Parts: sequence; structure tokens; C-alpha cells
Amino acid sequence: MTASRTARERVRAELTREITEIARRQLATEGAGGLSLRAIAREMGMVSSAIYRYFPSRDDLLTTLIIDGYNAIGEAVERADAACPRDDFPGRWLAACHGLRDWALANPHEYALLYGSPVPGYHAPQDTVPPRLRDVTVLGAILREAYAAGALHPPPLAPLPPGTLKADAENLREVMADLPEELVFRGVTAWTGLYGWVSLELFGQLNNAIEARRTAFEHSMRTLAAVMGLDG
Amino acid sequence: MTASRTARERVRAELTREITEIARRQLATEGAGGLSLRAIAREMGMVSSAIYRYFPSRDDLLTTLIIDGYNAIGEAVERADAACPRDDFPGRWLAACHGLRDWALANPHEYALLYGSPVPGYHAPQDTVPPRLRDVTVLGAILREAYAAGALHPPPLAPLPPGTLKADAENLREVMADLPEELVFRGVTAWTGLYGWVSLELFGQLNNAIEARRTAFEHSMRTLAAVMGLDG
DNA sequence: CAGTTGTCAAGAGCAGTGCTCTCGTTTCTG
DNA sequence: CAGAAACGAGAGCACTGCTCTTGACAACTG
Repeated sequence: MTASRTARERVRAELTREITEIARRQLATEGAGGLSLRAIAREMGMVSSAIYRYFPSRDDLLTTLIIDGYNAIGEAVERADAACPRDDFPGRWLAACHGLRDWALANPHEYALLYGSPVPGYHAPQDTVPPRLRDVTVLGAILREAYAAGALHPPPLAPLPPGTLKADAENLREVMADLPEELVFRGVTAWTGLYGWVSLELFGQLNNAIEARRTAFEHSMRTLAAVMGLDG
Repeated sequence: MTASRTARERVRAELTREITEIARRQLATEGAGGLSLRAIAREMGMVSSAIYRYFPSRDDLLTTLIIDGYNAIGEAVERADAACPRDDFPGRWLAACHGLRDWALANPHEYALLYGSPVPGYHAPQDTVPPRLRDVTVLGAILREAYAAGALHPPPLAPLPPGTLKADAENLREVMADLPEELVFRGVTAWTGLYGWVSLELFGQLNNAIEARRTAFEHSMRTLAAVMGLDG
């Protein structure tokens, strides 16, 4: 809050920032497994034990990186959405999808840290929850606003969600307010489809199968848009 | 092939099997990161360097585990499909989906090894490709047979796939033979939706969001079935 | 201004990892 | 049966995260 109280605190904040920065670069080049406190210390001209004055353990550094990552991904999706006309709901959905995918392709290791296999021995603390919701909040907002504007025309597809899903639907309405139950779950299906595609593509499962990745991705996202009733 | 030629070869095969078995158990309890050649050797009462007579490196052991994993997952999906009446195409799709999900829930670390973030520094050799295709082959077969039986009634959803996807569609027909281009890509969308759900659920992204997981999963898979025209 | 208090980097050290090399021994083979 | 191939044991290298102690310095306080 009050910037630069004592000189000590200033230099401490600066060093903390520098550590996370080097860590982020290590993460980008080597992946989560290659993140080494000793290597960071070496690069900073410090001795390894000194790092522990700033981050009590490797996991705490990871938590910082994860929170930053969720924020970066959330911001990327928010910006992609914000660049579209407010009432072009299918366009906003596609832009958000591309925003997520482009960010993931540009930061594969960071994406893997967030949405890939959990790091062994690491358990995410509660602090990671709010930033994790930024991107899905955007998708929920698009859907909610489209519904409110009467721009949602979901085709009949499957039987209605069974009654046992009522509680979950209510829960999910925290990010997809006001939507009828059926649409909530179509939104979830689209959401899992989006992340499923990006994950499979990034983790190499589409190799030797699909070459025109961006085109195929967009087509798939258009299909999912139609499932939600967002026909463009 | 010819069982037990020399005594040496017999004991070698047995030890190799024992190593992979312990490794699989380590993988199941600790995850891919906790896989330690030294720990395996310790458990076998051997010295660590002796392991290298059987697996030249940790990566080679990983490759074996990965191939076994793809085969196990493929077999699980095949069995789930085989338990259904041949002409109940929606039922077969749902069974295959549950087969995959149930296997993944029962073997989370193994699933993570296959479909999660790639292990740092590890690059899958070509041997992993054929077993990797077993599960998607099942899904492709269901779709192909349903189409051949005239049981596919895909609803109009999105614009047709653009012409630039022609080559990819041809490629994908190796596992989804005879299907029109549009259906090939709807199949891909369903496929990514299936793996997306399982991955997100397994990697904890559905925590505090969806409680009735199995029900919600099945509903989502029904929706994807309807997208492919498999209405049950 | 002097003295206490807290913060800091440094270094040694522990237990663990993958992997390599060498050295006798055992087992198979020509 | 002799030579070759395979094998287990052990020492050792370079690396990891992390802990503990030590001595120096800066920041507050009487």
C-alpha cells in the first residue's frame, strides 16, 4: 500500500520480484520440473539458502507462479472479450476461446502448470481460487448477457439434466447467473470442450491427427457455440 | 515367443517384469515425479546401478509404463463398448465414456502420465503411437457403424467445416472411416469434450463447482452424443 | 548517540536423485 | 573347456530441496 516504507522493505520487494521473474523464465524454458531454487540463486549471484528468506519453500514459489498464471490467463481472456462489440455474443465467445488458446500456445509450460497434471506433492492453497475463476467468469458473463438479450436459441439436443443436478446448477450460477438449468450445463459442456481441446493440442495428443489446428479449433468452438444456442 | 530359452533369459524376463510392476505401483501411489530407480532397486534388494542392466534410463522405464497405460485404457474402453448390444449406438458411446472415466478415476496418476502435462525432458518414442489409438479407434468405430446403420441424425448446428480442413478430415478417417467431413469434426469435438471433462475433473478443476460428478458427466456426454447425431 | 533487536547472505551439511565406470563373478556358447 | 557375454556390487559425479549455524549489517529505541 504505502510505497517504500523502509529501504529494507524496498530491496526485499525488489529481490522477491526478481526471484519470481527468473522463476517464470525458468518455468517457460524448462517446465515446472526444471524449476530449481539453486539455479535461481546462481543466476542472481546469491547462495541457495538465501532464497529461503524470500520463499519458505519451493511450493510457495510455485503458488506465486500459479496465481500469476491464472491472472495472466484471465486477463488474456478478458481482453479478447473486451475487444468485441458487446452485443456480438458469438464473436465474443470465439474471441475468448482464441484468447485462451493463443495464451496457452504462447505459454505452454505455464498452462501445463495450471491445467495439466498436478505437481507431485504440491497442493494448491486457497489463495489460488479467486484468480482461477477469472476466465470462466468471462465465459459465464457472455452467456448470461446473451440470454438476457434474448440472443440465445439453444437447439433441442438431449434430455433435460436430471433433478440430482439442481444443487450443482445453483452452485454454478455463481459464474453463470440467471441461466436456466439446461443452459448452465450446456455451458459446462462447452467449457470442458474448450479446455479439452487446448489441453489435448498442447500436450501433443493432436499430433499426426490435425494439422490446420487453428481452423479446426475454431470450427469446434463454433459447434460448441451452437450447442449453447449462440449461433453466429 | 519360444518360452524360456536359457535360464538367464527367464530370470531376466522375470526381473524386468518385477521392475515394471514396482514402478507401476510407485507411479500409482507417488505419481510420475515420485518414480525413483533407486527406490525400485532398494525394494528389490538390488543395488541401484543394476537396474540399468534392464532399463537403460528412467525414460525407457517411463516409455514402458506409458505403453502399458495406453493399452490398459484402450482395453477398458473396448470392454465397456463390447458389453453393449451392437446396435445400441448411444449406449455404446455412453459406456465407452464411462469406461474411460472410471479407468481414469481408478488410475489417476497413470492417466496424468498419459494425458496430462508431458513429463519434462521426456519425449515419447514412436512405439507409443499404436496403443495410443486404441481408445479413439473404439469411438470411431461406434460412430462409423452408427452411420452405416443409418442411426445418425445430426442436427444442424454450425456452418460446414471450411475447405482447408479437407486434408485433416481425410487423415482422421483412418479411425473414423466413411464418415462425411462434418461428422468427422463433430466426432473430434465430442472426443475433445470427453477427454476435456475427464482431465478437468481429475486435475481438480471441478472442485467446489460440481458435486454430482458422474451424473453431470453423463449428461454432458449425452449432449455430445446428440451433437454427433447419436440420440438415445 | 549507544545499544539492542531483527534481518540478511554465506557456507557447510544431510538425504535424496539419475547416471557412469570399474571390478570380480556367474552364466552361456562355440 | 576356454573365451565371451551378461551380471551385481560398489564407488563416485553432479545435481536437487532444505536445515542449521555464523558473522555482518541495518533499523529501531532508551
